[in-house]
Amino acid sequence: MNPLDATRLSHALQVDEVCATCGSRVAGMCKPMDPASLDEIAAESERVTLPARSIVFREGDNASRVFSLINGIAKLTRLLPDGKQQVVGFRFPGDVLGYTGRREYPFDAELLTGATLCRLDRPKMDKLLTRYPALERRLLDLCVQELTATQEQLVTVGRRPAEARVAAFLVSLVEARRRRGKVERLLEMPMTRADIADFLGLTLETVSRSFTAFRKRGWLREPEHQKVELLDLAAISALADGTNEN
Amino acid sequence: MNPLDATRLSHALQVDEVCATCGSRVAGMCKPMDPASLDEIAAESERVTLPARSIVFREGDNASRVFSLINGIAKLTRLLPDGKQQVVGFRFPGDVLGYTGRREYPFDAELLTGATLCRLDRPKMDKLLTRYPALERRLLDLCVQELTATQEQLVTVGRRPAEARVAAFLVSLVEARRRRGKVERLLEMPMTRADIADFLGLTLETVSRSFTAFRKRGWLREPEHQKVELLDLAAISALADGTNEN
DNA sequence: CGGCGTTTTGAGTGCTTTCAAGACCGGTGG
DNA sequence: CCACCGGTCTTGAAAGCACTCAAAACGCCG
Repeated sequence: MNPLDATRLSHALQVDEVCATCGSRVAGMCKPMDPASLDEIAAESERVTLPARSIVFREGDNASRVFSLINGIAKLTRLLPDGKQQVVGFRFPGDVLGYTGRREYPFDAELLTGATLCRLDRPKMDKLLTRYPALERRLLDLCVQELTATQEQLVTVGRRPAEARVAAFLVSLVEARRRRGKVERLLEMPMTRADIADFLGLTLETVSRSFTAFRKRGWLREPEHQKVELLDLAAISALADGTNEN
Repeated sequence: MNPLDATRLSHALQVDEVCATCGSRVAGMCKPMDPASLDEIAAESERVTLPARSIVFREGDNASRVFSLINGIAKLTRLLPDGKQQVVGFRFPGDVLGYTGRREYPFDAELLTGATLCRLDRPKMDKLLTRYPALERRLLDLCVQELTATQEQLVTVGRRPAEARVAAFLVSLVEARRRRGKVERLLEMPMTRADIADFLGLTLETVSRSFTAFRKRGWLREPEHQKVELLDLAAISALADGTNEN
């Protein structure tokens, strides 16, 4: 089976599994909705499938749509005047993209993998929020969660040495996977060293050196492209927390 | 008029001005509410006044209350295992403190100045949110705004050199003041060098050196304790953006 | 097989930190 | 009223960690 077929197959399974009505089985935006409401939401929304590296929207675009990521992984980035970029977060299945109080999106959203998304026009979204208080509450909860995660990231970037940041990133991957109820030993990691560096406020060389160091210590393996296996999560967590000796 | 009297006077004015019913004239949580609803909210909430350096709540405390800052300035901090702290944000009049999806507060909230707050029990808060959709929407908007601000801060901490971070901090002070509709030349800045350093992911010495440099360039003055006057906001903004020559 | 993007590794530089000491300021008690 | 004290701020010198620049190895895709 070549990679393309594998992708198509897993994609088909995902669609059958979660999104006939926008995701009744995932932990996404629509989690608390009953079947009847889901039907209405499904009627208002469109499902779109995009290949890896697609731009979902760009910083400064009119924020006229809201997306719910059904499957696939996205990165959110802000561009600085000097050309450097900062990754403000990665998004996983179940996460909402592009809901903002502003008229324009405050960051780019780019797919790291092929992905399926639910797309809603902003006015329709606002109507739905008014009509279904549970939906609005859910969105508020997701927003608060995201805020807490971003604050956590601020601590990581602001106060931890390079290797601890990389360790924290790996731990966050594990947690994102656990939230989605998966338990495979092999983690999907479609981000490049540069992506990770831009997330952690480091250079790609420093990230590479950290991975090399972890590998030499027997903490992890990368048996195939864009996959990691964490062999000593305890050690990695300890380094991330700064709970190591020294 | 001595400084103490000035403080008392402005404090009295603030209370008269904004909080008979929890803040009809401020840009706070209750901004979109009509007078009748405000009465009910006021009935459910208590107003408390606390001196500078009070702890409003601590990381790990049961998140049983939500606060709205009426006047005064607070800092939110997370403590790391190694004893260092990261300031995740400062809060100004109109901001909400302690609304979280978790059972426990994810950070400490400490007052930098004397302050007046609206205090609401969490169950009452939840009832109000259900009863007044406009209130819930407002909270969602505030949350999204905060999220965007925190992402902005992530860019600052992750990708900018020391002086640019300090410059960005000063710009954010100006913007916080503008949101509150004030236009005084003299900014209130009750945070110490250490607070600023913990916010920007720097050491207090580096922050001090940056202030000294700005002073020498004629960009700012500190005519009295805990006050700054920005003499060349354009230059400061340019440095913050990285829009300077070099 | 060749080309291109990603990753790795090395060497040297530099910015920020660390460590240290002194100055400043406000509050307090003699 | 003034001296003292603690906390904050400033300044200097040295060290260290991550960055920059550079080149080679790797792996994927056409």
